[in-house]
Amino acid sequence: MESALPQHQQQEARPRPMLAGGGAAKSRHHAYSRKEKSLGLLCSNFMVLYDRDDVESIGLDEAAKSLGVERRRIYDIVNVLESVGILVRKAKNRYTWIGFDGVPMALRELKERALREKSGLAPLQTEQQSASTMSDDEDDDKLGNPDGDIENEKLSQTMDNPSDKPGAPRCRLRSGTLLFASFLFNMCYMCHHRKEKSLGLLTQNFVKLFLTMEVDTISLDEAAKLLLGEGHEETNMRTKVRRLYDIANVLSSLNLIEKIQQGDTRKPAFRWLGRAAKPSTENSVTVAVPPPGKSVSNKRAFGTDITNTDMLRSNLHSKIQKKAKLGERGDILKNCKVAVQSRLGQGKNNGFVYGPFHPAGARKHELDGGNKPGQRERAEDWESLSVSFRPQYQNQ
DNA sequence: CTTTCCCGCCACCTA
DNA sequence: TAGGTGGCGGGAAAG
Repeated sequence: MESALPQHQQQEARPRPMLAGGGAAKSRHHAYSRKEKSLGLLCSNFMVLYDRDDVESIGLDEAAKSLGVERRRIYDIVNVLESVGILVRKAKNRYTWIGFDGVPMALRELKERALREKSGLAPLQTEQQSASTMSDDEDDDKLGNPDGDIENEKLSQTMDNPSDKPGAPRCRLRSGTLLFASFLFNMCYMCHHRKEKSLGLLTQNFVKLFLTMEVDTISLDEAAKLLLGEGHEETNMRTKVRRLYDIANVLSSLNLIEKIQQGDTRKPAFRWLGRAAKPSTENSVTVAVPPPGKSVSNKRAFGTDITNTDMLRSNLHSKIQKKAKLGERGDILKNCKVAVQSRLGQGKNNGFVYGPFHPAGARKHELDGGNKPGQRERAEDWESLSVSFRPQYQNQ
């Protein structure tokens, strides 16, 4: 009955007032504001706190405490950061800091994997398009697993597709006991890997969309559809979209994507900001292909002038290698990918209007002192982010 | 009203 | 089993 506290209990045991809106805290009696608690802002603060050369390992508890948030939120941030190569899980409660230097490589890998999945791979289930059943199963590649190939395969067929009653949680595998059992079996068996089931995986798949589509703009709505499959319950979609919002917010704060308004219609969408992932040699961080003519100005590239931390770079490789094993696949992605193209193709035609979006709330920005709309508004790289921000939590 | 998305319960996983 | 993780969706702020 007591059921926990109501939604927003302003402050309760907050040790520190966290930094509220980088400089926009002019109001004295600030009522509760979601912006100050956004994942985007939190992510920015996180980066400011840890993006320095002497950081090597991060403890979730310290992070939570320093940032003045509950652990739960740190998991959210960390999961997407890991998906983009900024962090690597080292142990329980512990992450190894890689930094932005790890991003290019991570993206390259994601792209390669995405392309591979897209082209190769058998088309799993026949054409039963309707519900494509979730995906969480993942047979996990893990290449090289000798005995691993049990007969699992896609437990896709599970629930048929229904058109009967809405409300049943479809997508959940649970019809054939045998199937279910074998699924669990090899799930536990050959999956020593991370349990990332969603946020992390979703992030990767979301990013893959950008890396493989020719267009670099997509709305969360479309993304959800693509990543989920065609027909879905309203509920699933809604949940997926919620997650995508979370992801998009942190990705935005990293400047990997940007929110924009789709052309004539005011439909919000996200645009990929870093054309990357070209297979170059090791050292150079990828980068940046000039935008095709259609895109507008502001675009940046990483790698161009990222801080070159050599020291880090050295270890970086070994660290990254360790984590290089991630293995998952988003088969759905390849199926749907095609769909999106057509959809997107017709959806938007010419220029979009990008508007300022500060997902991170008060990201920071004033730094460049007066960015005019229509011109290069965004700074160029993440670096600016750290420079401009001034963490207030000096909890060292 | 719709869109965005924070909060935190509690199932699940691991040590 | 305890504690770390993190799906998931209610429901409120923001638009």
